[in-house]
Amino acid sequence: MPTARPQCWLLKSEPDVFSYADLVRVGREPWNGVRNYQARNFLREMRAGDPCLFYHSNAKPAGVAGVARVCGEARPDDLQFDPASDFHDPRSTPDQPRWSMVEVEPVLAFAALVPLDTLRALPEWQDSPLTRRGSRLSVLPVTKEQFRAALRAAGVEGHDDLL
DNA sequence: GCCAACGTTGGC
DNA sequence: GCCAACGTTGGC
Repeated sequence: MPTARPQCWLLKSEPDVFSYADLVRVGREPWNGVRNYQARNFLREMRAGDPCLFYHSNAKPAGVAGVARVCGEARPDDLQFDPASDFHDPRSTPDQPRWSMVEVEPVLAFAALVPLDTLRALPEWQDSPLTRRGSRLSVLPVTKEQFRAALRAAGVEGHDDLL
């Protein structure tokens, strides 16, 4: 059965490295450097228009900073072929790329970060890799209910068009 | 800065 | 195929 569209996602980024404000500044960003198979498989399931919660990890506090959107389907992550890159993977060849990326663009900056603690307190977020202790998954699917609950916690109204 | 939890690597 | 060692993530 095909996945219902749009599928919602959550993307983690360390704001010291790349924040939601950075995404707004650049307008569009390749989500490259993902080197985890589970996360990669989720990237490959993404389709243009899928909404993403943009999550600041390794931050004080950690939390969701805004909403982004997937620009198009996954394609090979260029960095895997670049020997000078930290994300170089000598096992990858252009014929047999191992890693994928999508591009994302900003949609909506939250007026204030929705902290992880706030999400943890929401019933919709009780069962998620994000709130599960020890989970390090950096790209994960989010239910529509979780997405809506996050928007509500951010005080955002009238954005059902995203879903 | 600490450290628990996790994924990956590599020896056997 | 097992599993110990290691490196990384990410909350605190």
